[in-house]
Amino acid sequence: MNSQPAAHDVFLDVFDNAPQRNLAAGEVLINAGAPADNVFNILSGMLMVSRTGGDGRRQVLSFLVRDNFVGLTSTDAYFFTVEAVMATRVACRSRRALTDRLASDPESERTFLDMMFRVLEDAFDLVYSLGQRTSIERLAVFILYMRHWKRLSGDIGDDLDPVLNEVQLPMNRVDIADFLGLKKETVSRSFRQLEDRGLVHRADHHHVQILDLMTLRQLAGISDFASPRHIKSV
Amino acid sequence: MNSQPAAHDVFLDVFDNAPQRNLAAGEVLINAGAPADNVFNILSGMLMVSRTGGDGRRQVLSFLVRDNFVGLTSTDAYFFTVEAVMATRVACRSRRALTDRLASDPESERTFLDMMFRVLEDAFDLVYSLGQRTSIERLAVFILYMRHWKRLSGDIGDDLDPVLNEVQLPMNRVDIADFLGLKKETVSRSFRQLEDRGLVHRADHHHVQILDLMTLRQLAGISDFASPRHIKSV
DNA sequence: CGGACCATTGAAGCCTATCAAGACTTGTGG
DNA sequence: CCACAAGTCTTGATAGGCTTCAATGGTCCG
Repeated sequence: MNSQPAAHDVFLDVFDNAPQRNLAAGEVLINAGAPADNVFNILSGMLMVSRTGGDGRRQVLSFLVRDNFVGLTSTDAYFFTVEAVMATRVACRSRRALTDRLASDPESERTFLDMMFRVLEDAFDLVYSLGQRTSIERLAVFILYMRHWKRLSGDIGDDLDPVLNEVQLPMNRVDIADFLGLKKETVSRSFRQLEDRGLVHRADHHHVQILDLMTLRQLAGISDFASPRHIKSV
Repeated sequence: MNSQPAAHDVFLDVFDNAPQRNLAAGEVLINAGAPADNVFNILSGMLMVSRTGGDGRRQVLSFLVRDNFVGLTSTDAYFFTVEAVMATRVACRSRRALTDRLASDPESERTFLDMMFRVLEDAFDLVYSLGQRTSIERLAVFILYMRHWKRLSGDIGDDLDPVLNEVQLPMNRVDIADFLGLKKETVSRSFRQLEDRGLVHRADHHHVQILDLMTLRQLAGISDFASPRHIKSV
């Protein structure tokens, strides 16, 4: 099974020859509330999309990697914050440039719509996790989620390729916790449980090795993520 | 402030003269896993979209009312179940009929895309609730959510119109619990807390009266829902 | 009027959060 | 290269919130 033809070509080429920007780890790309004038495409690195309540509680909505897309909203202001998890390079275009492109090219608009559906399905996956799964199950899903991305970004066809068992987690524990609706201490303890059960091994804070994929998937309650997804947006 | 021009006209007219179907309370419209051949538009009543895990845990993804839209996915099979919460009437069209319509009419496609963004933002609202809010806060948000819909469906301009304080909850406690990521007993107890604090009054199982809107909103952490939303889809 | 279903309430237990301390990693400067 | 300092992660003890289990009460419908 090989990866689907890159939807890349169909509308992401608005970003060809676009101005680029380099972000350092922790640097903010989009502030919630700012006018939604620009859209971005990730060339390398990782971005984190989050929403923070008036009292400071923060929910991470998604982590985005290469070829993913950020910035569109239905309103004129961003309702989320986007910051770099690690050193990241993005391409920048005005919102108008993208909407004009979509308006003038029906095929690209359809592709874009397809992408939106996959993003929505991802959001519902997260809803299911937060509403129904326990802390250790959420972490298992998260690790498999990261593994899945590695597979896509590396264009690795074989689902069981051993290199996929070396998973990188560039974000810190608080970021993971805020994504999974937990506290950092609970994330640590859940990692420990996964280790004690022999499912994973923590090489260091940012590298996890999957030791028992089958059981991990069983715990997560998923065989694998639905379909290859190269592109994502918020 | 009056309601925005009904997006209705722009693409929902695919459902004009479409065959209709009446659903009794509890009747299933879409089974998860079935081929995604049809799309539906709600004419009256209320539908509930949910996803159930292999072990039986169920997460309600959304409740849908009049003029909302159900059935599109990025894959060829529905990944959710849709059933009627109360007696409901829907209009039915083939998936093709809708996609053809969108393909042939750029304006309708753009409107559709806008709707998708609002749906996605709603999904992120739910993510925030499930990840960060306590049980009583989630219930407060939910009640305000239902109030908001009443306002939209009744085309009530004044945000403080007293009739809006009589909120109907057609679904049962388990449905609410599965939507909010709680158990039915916790929903009951949270209702009680809201009553004890003098924020709401339970007339019966399906009717709630808001007594202190300002404090309820403060508890929910929202002034109001972002923008008028007539249409929604899954 | 009786039965079934749904909702509420109570008591006890479990999971996650909170508070607090210690270990490790990373980066800096001597 | 080592020592130190800052930040992050982990671990432990305790507390709190939600769930589970169980029983009562209420409502709708036959």
